[in-house]
Amino acid sequence: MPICVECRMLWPVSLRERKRARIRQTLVEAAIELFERDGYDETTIADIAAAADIGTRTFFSYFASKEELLFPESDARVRAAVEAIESRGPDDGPAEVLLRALRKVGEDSDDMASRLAALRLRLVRTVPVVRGRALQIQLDAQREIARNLAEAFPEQLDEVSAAALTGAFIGAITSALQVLLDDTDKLDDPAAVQEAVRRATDVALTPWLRASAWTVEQPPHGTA
Amino acid sequence: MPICVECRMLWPVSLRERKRARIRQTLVEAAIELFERDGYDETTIADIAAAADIGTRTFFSYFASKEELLFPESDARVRAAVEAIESRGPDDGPAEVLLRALRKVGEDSDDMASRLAALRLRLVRTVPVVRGRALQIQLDAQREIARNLAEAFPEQLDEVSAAALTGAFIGAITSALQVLLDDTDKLDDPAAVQEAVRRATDVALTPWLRASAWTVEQPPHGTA
DNA sequence: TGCAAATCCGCACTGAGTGCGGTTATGGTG
DNA sequence: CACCATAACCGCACTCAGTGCGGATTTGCA
Repeated sequence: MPICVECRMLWPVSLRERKRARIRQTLVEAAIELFERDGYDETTIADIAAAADIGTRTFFSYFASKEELLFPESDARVRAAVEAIESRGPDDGPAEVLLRALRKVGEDSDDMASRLAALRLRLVRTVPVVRGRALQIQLDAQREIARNLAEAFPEQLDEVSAAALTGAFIGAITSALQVLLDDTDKLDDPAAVQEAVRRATDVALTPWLRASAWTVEQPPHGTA
Repeated sequence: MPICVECRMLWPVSLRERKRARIRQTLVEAAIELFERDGYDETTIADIAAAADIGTRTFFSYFASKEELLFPESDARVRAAVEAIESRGPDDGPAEVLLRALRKVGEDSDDMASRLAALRLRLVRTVPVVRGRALQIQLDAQREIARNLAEAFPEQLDEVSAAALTGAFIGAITSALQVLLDDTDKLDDPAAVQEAVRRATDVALTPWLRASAWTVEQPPHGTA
């Protein structure tokens, strides 16, 4: 085993692990700094490694590529979503649980995380390779969430319909969000982004909420 | 202008354009051959260029990267989808039009196209960079389709809800399809793939079809 | 026929990423 | 504390992707 791939210890105990986690963090922060100052393409891995005081070769034992630096906490977010699914209330349906899980994904843990999130939002729109990686990660997360959703509702959802439901939710939200964040360049205004996320979620969910309300009441109007 | 980026002439008229289209085609075929024989990662761009009798440098004036070879007709498919939207019947709603447009996207034009489609299906699952590119292309297509859908239904859909609707459809279908094609390795059986696409579409569409049936009749049951 | 533009492509370069192997640091054990 | 197995570090050399430059060649058109 050549160095733990993601260093996933919650509390790194040994000196080795603490040191490792610290260097990892330093790398991310150095990268953010350099990306913001010089631009993504203009920053080389050698630059980042030098800024974090490690050898260029060693960089690759922390992150497989430059993009990876932008998604250091991605699987922690997936884990949070999965936990949200597992801790569902007794009366919740699949749609409610899924929605709450997705809200978890968007939460930033600290200042550095939201600074990173803002930077990432810009880079996803401008750097193809970053966008590709983001989509990839989203798809993986989607799968994991769908799998757990199917487990949480064994009578109502099989694997396939859980995947379809999850794909529809996330697809609708991200797709709407993309349009909303395309209109103006409010990427630097966290409140505006937050508002766009809310609106995207609302728009995306309207048909589903109606569908889940079916057994309860007839909706008042019929336009889409 | 350094060579037309995608060589988008429908009928290349001049000798220059015909030659160009022919070389482009040759490159794709050579690449398919080599990918199937030696594997994707094992095939270098230099190999492909040599097999097509052009210089390595020249390759990059036909395709920006190795992945691009696997998606040579991607925007022709988008165009077909857009045309399907534009030629909608007078009684069709957004969901019906969108569905028919998406069916267009899956159609292969000739034998080489479906051979490529099969290869691509396998590579998308095994080579990260190919998957990333596929996702990227899908997202772009999604945008274009959503834009045209909004134009086709100006009273019923704004930009945002058109994007949400499109994202939900495509997200649900691809997500379900991914699970269906994951179970067994039926990737080499075109009929099985076709069947999986059909099932994925069915599963993904069930809630929407119910929703669009709203104004007409009450559905018989209420489970998801 | 001749000219302007498009194309081809060799060369040199940068940067990503990998394998190898020697060196150093760490954690656990006696 | 000494010792050792192992994990981590990282320099070196390498392959390959991708780009800019510039000269040679081909094509379209008048």
